[in-house]
Amino acid sequence: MKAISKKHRILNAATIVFTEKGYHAAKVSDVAKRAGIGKGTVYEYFESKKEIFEEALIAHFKKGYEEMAEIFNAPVPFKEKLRHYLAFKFDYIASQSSLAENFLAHNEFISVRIKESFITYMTMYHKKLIELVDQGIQEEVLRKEIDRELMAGMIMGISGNYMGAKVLHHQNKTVDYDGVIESLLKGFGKTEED
Amino acid sequence: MKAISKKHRILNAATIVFTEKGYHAAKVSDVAKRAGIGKGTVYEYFESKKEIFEEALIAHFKKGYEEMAEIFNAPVPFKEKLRHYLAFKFDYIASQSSLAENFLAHNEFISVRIKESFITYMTMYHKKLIELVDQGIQEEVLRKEIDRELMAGMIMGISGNYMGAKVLHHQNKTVDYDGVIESLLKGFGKTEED
Amino acid sequence: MKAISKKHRILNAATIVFTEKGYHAAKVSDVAKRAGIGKGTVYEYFESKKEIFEEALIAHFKKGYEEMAEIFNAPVPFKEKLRHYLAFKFDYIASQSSLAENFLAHNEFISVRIKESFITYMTMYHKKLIELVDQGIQEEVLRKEIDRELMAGMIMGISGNYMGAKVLHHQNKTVDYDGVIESLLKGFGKTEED
Amino acid sequence: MKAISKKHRILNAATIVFTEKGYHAAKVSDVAKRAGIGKGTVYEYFESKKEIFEEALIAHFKKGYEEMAEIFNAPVPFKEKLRHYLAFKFDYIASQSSLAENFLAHNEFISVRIKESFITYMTMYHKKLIELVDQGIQEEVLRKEIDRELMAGMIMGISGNYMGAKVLHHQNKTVDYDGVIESLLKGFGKTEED
DNA sequence: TATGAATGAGCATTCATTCAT
DNA sequence: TATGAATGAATGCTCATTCAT
Repeated sequence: MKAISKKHRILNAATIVFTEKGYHAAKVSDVAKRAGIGKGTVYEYFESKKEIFEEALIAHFKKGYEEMAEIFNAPVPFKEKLRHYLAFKFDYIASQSSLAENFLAHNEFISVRIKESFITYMTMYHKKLIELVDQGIQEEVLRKEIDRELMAGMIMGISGNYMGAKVLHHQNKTVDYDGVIESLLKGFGKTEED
Repeated sequence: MKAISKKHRILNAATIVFTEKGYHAAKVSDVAKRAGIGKGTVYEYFESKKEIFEEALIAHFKKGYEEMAEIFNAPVPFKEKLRHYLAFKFDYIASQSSLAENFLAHNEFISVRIKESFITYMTMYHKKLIELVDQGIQEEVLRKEIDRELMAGMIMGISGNYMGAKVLHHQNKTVDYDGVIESLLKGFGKTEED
Repeated sequence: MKAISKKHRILNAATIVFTEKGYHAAKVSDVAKRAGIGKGTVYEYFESKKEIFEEALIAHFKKGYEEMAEIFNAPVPFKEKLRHYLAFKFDYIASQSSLAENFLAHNEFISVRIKESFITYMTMYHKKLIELVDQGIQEEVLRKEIDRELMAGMIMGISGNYMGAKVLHHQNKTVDYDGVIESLLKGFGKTEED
Repeated sequence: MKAISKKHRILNAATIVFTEKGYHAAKVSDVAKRAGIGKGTVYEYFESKKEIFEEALIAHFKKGYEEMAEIFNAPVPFKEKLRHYLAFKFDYIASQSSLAENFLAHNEFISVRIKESFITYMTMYHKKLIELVDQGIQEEVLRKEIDRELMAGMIMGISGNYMGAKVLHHQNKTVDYDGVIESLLKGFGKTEED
């Protein structure tokens, strides 16, 4: 338990430091200092700086997924669940997306193992979204003939709109989650009765 | 004009090299070699590596914006224009988003001037999307009472879904642009007549 | 006796490890592992890595000298004794000279105490060779007017020809000890009767 | 010519520093300082510290061989040539053998290319010694039925007696070259006429 | 006495930047 | 204006040594 706790401390420190500075600008000694240990100690628990980064990434994916899964697994009606999810995702992106951005920016350098882990979590995440859509169909909020994959993709896209989020966030706008949900359900198009 | 052309050559080379390797892994000498000039010459046109990166970023934003603007400015009906845009954006993300990812990953390190430039382009881009929505309303394809900002945000989100794009791209899936457009117009929700 | 035995175990382990890897490449933890004890325990018996090396060297000198002395002290005629010695020395060099080479290579770094020890053993060794020559004279195999020092030096040189030994060893040549002895006795020169 | 001269300067500096301190204790910055250049400049001419060491070794072998070859190639009678050689070799060992000792001590770490170079020079050197013996036979100073290889090996051994040399050198003894030669020719053994 | 987790001094190497030509 | 040889600051990693248990 001692070792586990120290490894965790390093990983937590690494997540902070990498998020603040990015991979290259972050020094191993920064991570050590933040973890409150000596530089050499870091190397008792990790082989290399790269390994620290990769394990921090995996932990980050895992944590993000688990938090999301908690929302998805709650016994809550479709619309409310969708609103919870959008709110969570938006906050998540606005506040702590840097580590994942680092992952994307250092694409070529990341090991296959980590990429596979990333794909796995993304796939699980995508499956949860499909389940959400299915719940909507079951609850008869969504039409049953819709393209479930497409809707899942659109939800993912909207909720992951971090370019927009960053721009809007700067302007301290709040997001109208109910508006988003209504638009998703009703669409923006003019119908015959309009 | 000689100097301008050489500066451009350096910037083009830099865009390629930074996109391929990321900021830190890219060496100034790589950029010089790619531009077909001597390493020292680069410093006749730029103060530092960082400045090259930042100017390459601005040029990249500008080019991306201009290509997009061309689509938006074309005398084409709303739906077709939206389809053109989605196709363009999806390709763009799938193929050449690395430089922008680098920008995001090195957030803390980027100068204010560049951030402002980024915001400016994002704002112009957002305005173009609002114009697109307005066109849709004018053409009576969209309902006039919709939240224009919200729809613009949703289009931006869907089209910028690069997490999804990357995952899907690996699986070589094609995107059903018409399905996306129809869903945006009609929504996924069950109506009374259904 | 417990402590003595443990110190010996460390020294034996050190001799093996230093011989295999050389001083710098050998880690104290390697020595400890080889001795079957904990890393910290090594420091209960030795002040520093350097001290381990030096004591291992002295033990090595001592052991080498004692093995040689055994040959010299045996009640055996001159020629046979010389042959035994040459065979022993050649094997010794071919197989386990690395530690001594390390000693020579790290000349500046070795403490005076060890150098003096080395000189002492070399002097005792030289004395044994002089005694061997004297035995040869006594047995009337060697002429009594010869330069005893010179002959001792030549025997030492021939038997210590490890450059040659290494090169030849690679080619798996065997050494003609009797030929060497005969040549030492008779010389290579043409005499009037030839 | 500029580059060659600088590479040479580095190699000369390296030879001195490695000889004085041994491979591991010698810092690249020591070599640079000795060569009167910046640390980074060393890496313009060499890939790594190891490469510097290896090239310095090869140059050392080459120089040693060439100096020896000059003696062997001189138009001088056998005995005189042998005396020149012994004097040269003894001095060489007494004064500047450390680099070669380093080579032997770091045996496992040295690249195959260098080992092959070493073997090549040793073989050439051995051949020169055989030629010397042949010259002695031709001049009828040596008997023609002697084992040429054996005599070459003995000369190499005697002249390379650096253990003895070091010990003696400390005691500032001079070597009786003529005595060595006479002993080699006449032997130490008692003949019937004695 | 025995241990091994923790430590940080120390060094090889890289690469942005300078400047003499 | 163009160059690339020269530079040294910066950092990942190793391992001898310490010390709390």
